[in-house]
Amino acid sequence: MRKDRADERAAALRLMHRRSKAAEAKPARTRAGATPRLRTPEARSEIAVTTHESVYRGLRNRILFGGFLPGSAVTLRGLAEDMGVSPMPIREAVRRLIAERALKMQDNRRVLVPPMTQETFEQIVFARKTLEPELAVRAMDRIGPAEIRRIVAHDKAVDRAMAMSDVHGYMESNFRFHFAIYEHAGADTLLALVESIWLQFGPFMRMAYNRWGTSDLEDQHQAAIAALQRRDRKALRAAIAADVSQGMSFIGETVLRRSS
Amino acid sequence: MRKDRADERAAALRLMHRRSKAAEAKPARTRAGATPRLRTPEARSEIAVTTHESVYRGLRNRILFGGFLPGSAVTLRGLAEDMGVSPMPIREAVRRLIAERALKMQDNRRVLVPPMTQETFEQIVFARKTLEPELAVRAMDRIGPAEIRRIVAHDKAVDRAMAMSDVHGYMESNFRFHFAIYEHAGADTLLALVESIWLQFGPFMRMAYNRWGTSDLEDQHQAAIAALQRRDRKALRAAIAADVSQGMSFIGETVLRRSS
DNA sequence: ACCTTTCCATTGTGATCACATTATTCGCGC
DNA sequence: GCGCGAATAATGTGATCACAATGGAAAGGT
Repeated sequence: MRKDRADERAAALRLMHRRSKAAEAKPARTRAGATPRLRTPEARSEIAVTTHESVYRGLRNRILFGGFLPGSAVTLRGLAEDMGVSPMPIREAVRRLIAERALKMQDNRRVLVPPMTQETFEQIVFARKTLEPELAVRAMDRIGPAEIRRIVAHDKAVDRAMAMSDVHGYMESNFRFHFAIYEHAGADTLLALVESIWLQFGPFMRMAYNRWGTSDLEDQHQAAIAALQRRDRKALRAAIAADVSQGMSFIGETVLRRSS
Repeated sequence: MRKDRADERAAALRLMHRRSKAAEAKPARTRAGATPRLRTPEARSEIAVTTHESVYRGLRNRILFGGFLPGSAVTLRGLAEDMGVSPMPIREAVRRLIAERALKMQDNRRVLVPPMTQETFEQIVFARKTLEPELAVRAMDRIGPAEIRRIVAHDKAVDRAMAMSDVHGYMESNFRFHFAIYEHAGADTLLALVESIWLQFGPFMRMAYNRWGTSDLEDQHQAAIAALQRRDRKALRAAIAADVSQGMSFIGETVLRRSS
């Protein structure tokens, strides 16, 4: 009941790291320290990223697209083994995600994916309905045909994933659809708030879709796309608000138990 | 032009730390590792905090109450010396503050207090006017006479600080006044968003008040207190919105140059 | 004087170890 | 079998070292 985690995961990970201190006399070791400039074999060539950064992105996506169950525990050393890096960059990535409220550290100092409560969920809905239509409207003026084409592509990917009941694919494409719009608002400060919000309901969203599948979700994205093309502010605002409302009430009703 | 920082500060810091490896044979050293459970002399007694946590709070307050200039650089080792701790907990605190957008890491990997731009400022105003009245209204039902008394006390402290042109005191009391209201909303998720926002304009706010003093600021807090006592939602919402509007437009007009 | 080049100090990052604390497991008595 | 205590494993935290990259100053050439 404890070993399973270590066992089944140990097999799947890239094992380019050496944990045991056995191999001590190795002469030509990279010899620790500094940034080895990307560890994944498929060298991303140009842009140099810190290990911490790529770990952060990995965890972030996993949270955002439902790779973690709400309430599940997370340990520094465990993640380090899973991702084939030392605990150090994990610490920084986790600290960062805790600050963004994607993870939570309890008084035990144990880290976990925060479980959802009715109150938190309600606040998330409020924040989304307040901020996201605003971001969309601000983005409208800076969205041309090229951007619309990309947005539509994400929406198509959403439909495809829904048809295949691919929950992860749905969540990823849905995220990309929304943020392909928002990112053009030129409003980094507001965007950061919304990203933090999405990180908080990602794992929870996955629970809902796991339970019911994604197929009976109406696609509210069409209205938003049409509004973008018509440059109709009011309609865009309404479309985004409706999408948020519908999606969130579906999730909320599916997973949250009556508790009042 | 470089030494001054180290020099004048080195004098003022608690020097309970030993940097040089000279004193090596010291026998009864605390011997590194783990959490020494609070280092400040004035032992906060009970609750055990990590070093990282107290460092975080220190930096946070310094940012929030205008202890840093926008655009000023910050280094891990420098802060470590200033605060008399090893670079390690600084790293975590800084990483956390970067995630909260209180600090910024540029591509250089240099850390600085982010300078303000017109665009960012406008977004901050929007977020404040959207979120803070909401928080206040949500808090109203849970605020009784005892809480009001504390809120009034903070407001009195604001007046006192203004009378004395004590900028830091004004900023601290003003912060405490607002959050003494908001914290009763029972809306941690929204509260976190607002806290991040305040962290972002703290240093900038200080610039404005440094330049003009605080005395010609009308006190909009009275209306909010009155609304709380009357339990008048609409009035409270309006009062908070007015306070934000007035304060922020004063700051904005004082510091931001016309650039369009 | 001014621009380039070389050198050195400084900075953030990662690895590794030590430690206190907390969780889990094991063994003993009943 | 079942609770309860001791022993053991696991976890986050802090310190320290090593390293690559960057910045800035000194040195050199024109």
